[in-house]
Amino acid sequence: MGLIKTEMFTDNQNAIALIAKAFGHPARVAIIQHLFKINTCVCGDLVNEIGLAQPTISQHLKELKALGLIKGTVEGTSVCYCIHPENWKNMKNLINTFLNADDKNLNKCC
Amino acid sequence: MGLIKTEMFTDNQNAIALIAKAFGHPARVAIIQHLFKINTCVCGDLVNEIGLAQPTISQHLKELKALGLIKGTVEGTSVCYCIHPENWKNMKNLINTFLNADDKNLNKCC
DNA sequence: TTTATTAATCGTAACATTGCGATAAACAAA
DNA sequence: TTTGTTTATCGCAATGTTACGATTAATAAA
Repeated sequence: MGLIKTEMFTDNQNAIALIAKAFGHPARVAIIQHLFKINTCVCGDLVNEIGLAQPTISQHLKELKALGLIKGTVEGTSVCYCIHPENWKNMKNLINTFLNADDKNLNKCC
Repeated sequence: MGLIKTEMFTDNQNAIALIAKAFGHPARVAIIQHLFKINTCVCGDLVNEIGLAQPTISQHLKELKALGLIKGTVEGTSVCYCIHPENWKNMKNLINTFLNADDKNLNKCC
């Protein structure tokens, strides 16, 4: 086997899992954190910033882009990446709703 | 290759990635959601609730337990699972800090 | 003790992810 | 056009994940 049975779960559950998976690798966490720190677009220097090879970084960027969390604009020979504001906000809502489903009754437990 | 280069990243980045990975599968999302919905412990019926085989559910529970997000107490022949309140709160703080690193300057972008 | 019930573990096949060298593609500058 | 610079894609080896049948372990009930 080894393949996730997506059809058994709700769209909500699958969506949350997809987002979480994107954050499930420290390199992608580092990329996002750097994009926030730099405060504007990053043109190129992500490979120097994070210690992985250029094809590896490119692959991680591709995944984040495919999910819509970041966007890249071509700027000459280099590409500028930054957070996609609206999509990031929507993603945050989705995750927050999931994480805060408790609040009232977290201690009614064994 | 195929192995994550954990030593290249900060403890914070690795911790976030580990948590995210736990939520990176719809079955584990479903388990957590069901634990919240039921509002108390779940004794046994997780296998019926979610459509996967018993060993598969057991494996997912083990992962969530290893991270400290849930706890299980033996109750006769069955085991009762519920969210681990303190650890869940700490986890939420970690994730929220990561997700809200923006807020001011999300639109200063290309 | 024997039998049932429930959950964990083992073993393994199918599939996915990670990382990077090699290469290609796209563009700017000379 | 040629050369340099930067990013994307290909291909593949190493490792990780997922799912489940078979089995074991633990406890309860008969």
